[in-house]
Amino acid sequence: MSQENLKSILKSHELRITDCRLDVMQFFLNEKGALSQGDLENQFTQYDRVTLYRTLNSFLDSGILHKIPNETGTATYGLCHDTCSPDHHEHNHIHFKCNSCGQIECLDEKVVPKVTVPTGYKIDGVNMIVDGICATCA
Amino acid sequence: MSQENLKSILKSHELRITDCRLDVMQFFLNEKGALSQGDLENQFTQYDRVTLYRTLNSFLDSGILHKIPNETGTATYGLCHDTCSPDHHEHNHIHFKCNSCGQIECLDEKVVPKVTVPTGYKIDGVNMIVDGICATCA
DNA sequence: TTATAAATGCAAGTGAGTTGCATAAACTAT
DNA sequence: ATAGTTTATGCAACTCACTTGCATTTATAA
Ligand SMILES: [Mn+2]
Ligand SMILES: [Mn+2]
Ligand SMILES: [Zn+2]
Ligand SMILES: [Zn+2]
Repeated sequence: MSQENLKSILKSHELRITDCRLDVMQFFLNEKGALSQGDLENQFTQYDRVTLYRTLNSFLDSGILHKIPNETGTATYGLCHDTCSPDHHEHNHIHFKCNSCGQIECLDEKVVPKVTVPTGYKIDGVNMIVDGICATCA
Repeated sequence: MSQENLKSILKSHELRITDCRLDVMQFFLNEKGALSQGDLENQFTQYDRVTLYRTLNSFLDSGILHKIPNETGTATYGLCHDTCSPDHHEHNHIHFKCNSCGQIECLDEKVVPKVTVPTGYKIDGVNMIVDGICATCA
C-alpha cells in the first residue's frame, strides 16, 4: 500500500502520522496472519518496545486493530475491517490457530454462527478460536 | 461433596491425595464460575503459590480441569465433564465472560455450533467465548 | 515560525508463569 | 505397623509480557 494511503488511514482515525505507526501498519497489511508484540519487536529493532506497545494500543483504541484471545497468554492482533470504529467493533469472523506453526489468522470470510445464552444474559460480542492444522502445514 | 468423593476423584485420575488438591477441587465444585491462579492464591493463603500452580497443572494434565482462553491474558480454569480424560478432552460448550463482574463461566448446556474452515485446513478444537452481561449483573 | 499537544525512549516496576532443589509427605511393599 | 520409594511441597530465583512515569523530541495547528 502506498505511503499516502497509509497516512490517510491514520488521519481518518485521528492519529498523528509517525514513522513507527506507518511501519507497523504496513507490516500488518503485508502479513496475512495476526501479529504479537514480540513479532513487532523482532521486525522493528529501531523502535523501543514501549513505543511498539503504545502503537498497538493506539491502534486498538482507534479501531484499526482487534485483539485475538488465545490460550498461550501472549496477545495477538489482527486488522479490523473498514466497518470498525472506536465506538463499535465488528469482529464476527472466526480466528484460526495452527498447532504446528503457531500462526493465528483471521478467517474473514468465515462468519461466527449465531448463539444463544441463558435467560437474563446479554451478549455484547463473540469470539471464536478454532485450532488445528493450517493449509501450509498440512 | 464429601471428602470421600473428592478422594475417589483424585484416585481415579491417578493423583495422590493431598490437602491442597482436596481443597482446590472442593473450591472448584463450590464455585459456579471459572477460577484463576490468583483466585486460588487469595482463597488459600496457607499454600505456596507454586503449589497452587502445580495443582492446577496436574488437574489440567489429568483431565479434571480445562483452560479457558480470554483476552486479558490471565488464564482461567473450569471443571471438565466426566467425559474428559488425559487423552481426550471434550469441551464443546460455550464460555461466557461478564463485562461487569468479570466472571467467566462454563455454559455447559450451550453447545458450540459446528463451523467450517477453508479447504486444506484441519480442525482439532473450537473455543467460543461470549462476552456481555450475566444474569446477576443485569 | 512559534506554540501546543502528542509521541518517543529510557528506566523501572508489576504480575503471571516457570524451574531447581532440598525437605516433607504420600504411597507401596514388606 | 515399618521401612523404602516415589511424589508433592515450599522457598528462592528466574523469565517474560505487559505497564507506568518522566524528560525529551516530534507532529500538528495557529
Ligand atoms: Mn480477526
Ligand atoms: Mn468450560
Ligand atoms: Zn500452520
Ligand atoms: Zn456479571
